[in-house]
Amino acid sequence: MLEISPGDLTVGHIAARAGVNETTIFRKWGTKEALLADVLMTLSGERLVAPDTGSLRGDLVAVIEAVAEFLRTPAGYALAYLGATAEDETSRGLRDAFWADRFERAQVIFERAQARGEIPDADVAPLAYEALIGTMHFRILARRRPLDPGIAERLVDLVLDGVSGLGR
Amino acid sequence: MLEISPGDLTVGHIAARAGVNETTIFRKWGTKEALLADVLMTLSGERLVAPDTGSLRGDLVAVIEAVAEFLRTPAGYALAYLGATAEDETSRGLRDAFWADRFERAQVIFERAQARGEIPDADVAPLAYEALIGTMHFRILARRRPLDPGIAERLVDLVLDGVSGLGR
DNA sequence: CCACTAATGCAAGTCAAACTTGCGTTTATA
DNA sequence: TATAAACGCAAGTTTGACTTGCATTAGTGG
Repeated sequence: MLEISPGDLTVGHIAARAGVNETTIFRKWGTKEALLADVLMTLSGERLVAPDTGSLRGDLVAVIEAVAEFLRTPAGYALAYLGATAEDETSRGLRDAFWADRFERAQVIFERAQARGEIPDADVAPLAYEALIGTMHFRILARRRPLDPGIAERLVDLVLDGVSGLGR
Repeated sequence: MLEISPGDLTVGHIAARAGVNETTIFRKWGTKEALLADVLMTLSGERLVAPDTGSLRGDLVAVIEAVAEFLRTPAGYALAYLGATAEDETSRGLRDAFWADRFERAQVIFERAQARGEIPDADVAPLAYEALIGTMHFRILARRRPLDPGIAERLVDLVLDGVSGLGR
């Protein structure tokens, strides 16, 4: 499943693979974590989008599916792993900014849904989005299990309709 | 919030605090991760229980609240952190066994609810439980934010009734 | 009380990986 | 073409996981 293991993320390896000297990396970023944070923030910023499909379910499935796809890649896994382990100031700042941005985008989706009359209140957005994203992060970080193909849809349905709603 | 930082978890510190020599620890557990896994598995095993309150919501709130309380302690945070970072074989085995046990207990809760006629199908148990637990782990691991007091109830309500159900 | 064994303390050392420093060389750019 | 910034290279520092050899202590059966 995971083509990359955290233990492989040494600055030496990264430098070698980049065809560059280790010293250069430290001069440019200062710490290993700052480098990873920088690279991965850029990466994830390019990938994840928030489309307007016309329905809350459609929007959420699109976003969550995109996140799931990203988390299945080595870079995506590394980003999640980094978020959970980076301790330095730079990483902390990037992490906060990153999540602030994500939750803002999620809020927009829910507010559109409220405007359409799909949901009574967009205030659930933070918790709902956190449940969607958090479950997937938990799956790969804490449980170390792969994200199965249907997880995005199943999660969205769960969060939208609830346990009792699913069997109807 | 966090009274313990992962950087403080050196074997030297642990040994000193235990009033024991570092060598002794390595002789007994072999690796740092094996020690932590052992200690924390014991710890968490003692704490988390699955009561029978008579309703699915009651059961879930009790369990999730207990988990939330545990995750708010340094040991609980360390357990979550360890689960996400430990790489050795021993830790992997303990981790798998740990989650298998938790998901089994969750399954029981949902099956009781199905037997009572509260839900049509207990098959949602794994995903529902994962959403509940995963959201909290995500909160403290990836976002590094505290678990607010009402989170257990709010999460359970979300997972039981869904986004649209909450506003009713 | 004695002998034997297993656990512990202690000192020294290995090893890996992050990070630093000094210096010479390349590269870019005005 | 001159000059400053960026890079390569070699050497070294530091820290923390983990090992080893040896002496000492503690527990246990006779």
